Amino acid sequence: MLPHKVIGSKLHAAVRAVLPDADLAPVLVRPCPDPRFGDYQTAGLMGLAKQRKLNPRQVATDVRAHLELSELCEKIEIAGAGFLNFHLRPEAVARAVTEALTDDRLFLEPAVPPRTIVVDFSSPNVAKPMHVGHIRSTILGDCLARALRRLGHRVITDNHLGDWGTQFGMLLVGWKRELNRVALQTDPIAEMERLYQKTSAACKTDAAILEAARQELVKLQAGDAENLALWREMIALSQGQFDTIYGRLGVTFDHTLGESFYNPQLPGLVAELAAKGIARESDGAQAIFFDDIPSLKTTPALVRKSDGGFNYTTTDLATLAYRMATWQPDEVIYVTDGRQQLHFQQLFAAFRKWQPGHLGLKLAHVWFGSILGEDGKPFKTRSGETIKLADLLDEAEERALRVVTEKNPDLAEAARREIARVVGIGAVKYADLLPNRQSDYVFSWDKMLSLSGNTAPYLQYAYARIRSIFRKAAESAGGPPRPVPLQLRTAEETTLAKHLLNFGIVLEAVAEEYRPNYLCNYLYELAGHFTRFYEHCPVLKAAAAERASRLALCDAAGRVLRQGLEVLGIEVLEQM
RNA sequence: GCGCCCGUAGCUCAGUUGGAUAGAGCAUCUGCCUUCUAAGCAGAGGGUCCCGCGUUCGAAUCGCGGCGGGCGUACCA
Repeated sequence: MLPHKVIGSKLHAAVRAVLPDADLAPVLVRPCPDPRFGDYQTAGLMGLAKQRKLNPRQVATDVRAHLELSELCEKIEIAGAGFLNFHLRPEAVARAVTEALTDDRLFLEPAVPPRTIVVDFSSPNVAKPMHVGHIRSTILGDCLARALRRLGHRVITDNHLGDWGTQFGMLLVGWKRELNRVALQTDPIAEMERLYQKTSAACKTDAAILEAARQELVKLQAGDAENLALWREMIALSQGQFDTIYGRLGVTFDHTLGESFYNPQLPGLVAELAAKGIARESDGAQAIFFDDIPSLKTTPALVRKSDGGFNYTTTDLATLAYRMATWQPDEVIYVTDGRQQLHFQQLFAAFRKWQPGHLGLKLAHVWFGSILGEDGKPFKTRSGETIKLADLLDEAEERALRVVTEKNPDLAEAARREIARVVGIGAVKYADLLPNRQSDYVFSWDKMLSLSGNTAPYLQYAYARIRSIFRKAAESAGGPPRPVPLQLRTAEETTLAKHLLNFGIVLEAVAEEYRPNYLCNYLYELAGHFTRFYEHCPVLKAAAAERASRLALCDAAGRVLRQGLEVLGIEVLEQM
């Protein structure tokens, strides 16, 4: 068991002995904010003392008297207003690292019990290019799914494509009147986008075109064979684009059930809501009112428009019901931008009214801020167009290739291109995951690709240096490294080893709060601790026992770096 | 009008149940490559955490009131 887990369980037992009726939930063991205080601390005893009007330092003293941790800790201090600070024995740290290397758990303990979690993210629109607006949902959602999986949960990812809606009326008009077959073969998305934009513009000035679009839409919705076939072709062409982009990003989905999948259920769903008195007629539409929820009182949700069409609340309700019936999840996570907060409040409230039985179900809207240009306005190209994701990834790789070529001109071109791919894509992802997700962030090519500071390449570089040591170790007379008990002789080794112990704590926090930036910062610190160790502690030139110990430490650091980056969806390289 | 979010170093941003002397990157300045990859390391300077009041042993964090900005607010998603 990991040291902080042992400390936690013994601490709880000690608190129970001192204050039998105390709530143990706030008595948490956390890494100390400053190593001078110790390795782990709890601030929770002060809260307990406060509730009971006891002297907090006295409570800490009493609790400490019930703690038997001499194997793990060299001392347990009472500090400040009533902190309990735990100082690990170096042997205990060394033992924990060695143990972590002998199995695959690697400083993690699997979640008990594992939960079933649906993650809904990315959700691009058919017949349109994926653009920067999709990047955060895609990268963040993929990362959260990876983190939850790594912790042992059963994760189901579902890409809720925008494959239905009024835009298809215009697309069908454009397709039938002006389709350029050659252009469609060369770049289907660009051609469909052109058709849409041209027809959309024409609709604004020409009532006949607008009417034509309306009629094509009605035909499609009525199941007209020709329009359905064209619509399916548009989806297939779009899916090709999605596959290409997801392939480049290393993002996968278990299911791709777009909005259209739920169409057949919508009329019955609205009828049921109306029959149960959950929805009622209002200005010709069917609306759900939330009179019992103060924050939603003035904002009803429409489930059917006055023209008979359905809204995304309707589709999302059907989608959620399907997910509950199909997978019985404990939790459903939606990763979208913050502007949809009201929608998800309404959706969750409406679903609880409609299907009140799912008591343990957790519904989470994991929202994120906007990507801004350097002028502080929504991120666009100079000419004011949205930036296509494919172009963005191309440019990232091109810029990375220039840097690789400059740093490492002797490598073969194929090798440089592969490094540039991993570095470029990694840089884009890391730039998106590093800021607090709720902040708007300013997109900067230079910063993202500067390849210095707190960036993906810094982490990848640290990993490549570790791998380089192992290549050299295999060549040298010492032979291949074997796991050995660690000897932590220097401050750099001890700091690095202690940092490794906290990988699981950080991953749990990422999953708990849906914040990958915690992991980014942890890995950045890890890379820093490793690099300082690397600068100060020779590995291959050390004497036999120390060499073996340091190799084992490198191995542990490398594995945590690789697995941590894997959770972020970022690849590593053997050589940079 | 109402609701949500934001305001922290010159710039861009972190800041885990309220917790100890508020951190990082960039930029600026000073050192370090005959030694496992210098895409690196060591060090320096830089703060009215928007303002005020309050709660608390303790507030960047919680409450109230301002100021400034972003977004949302019934038939788009």
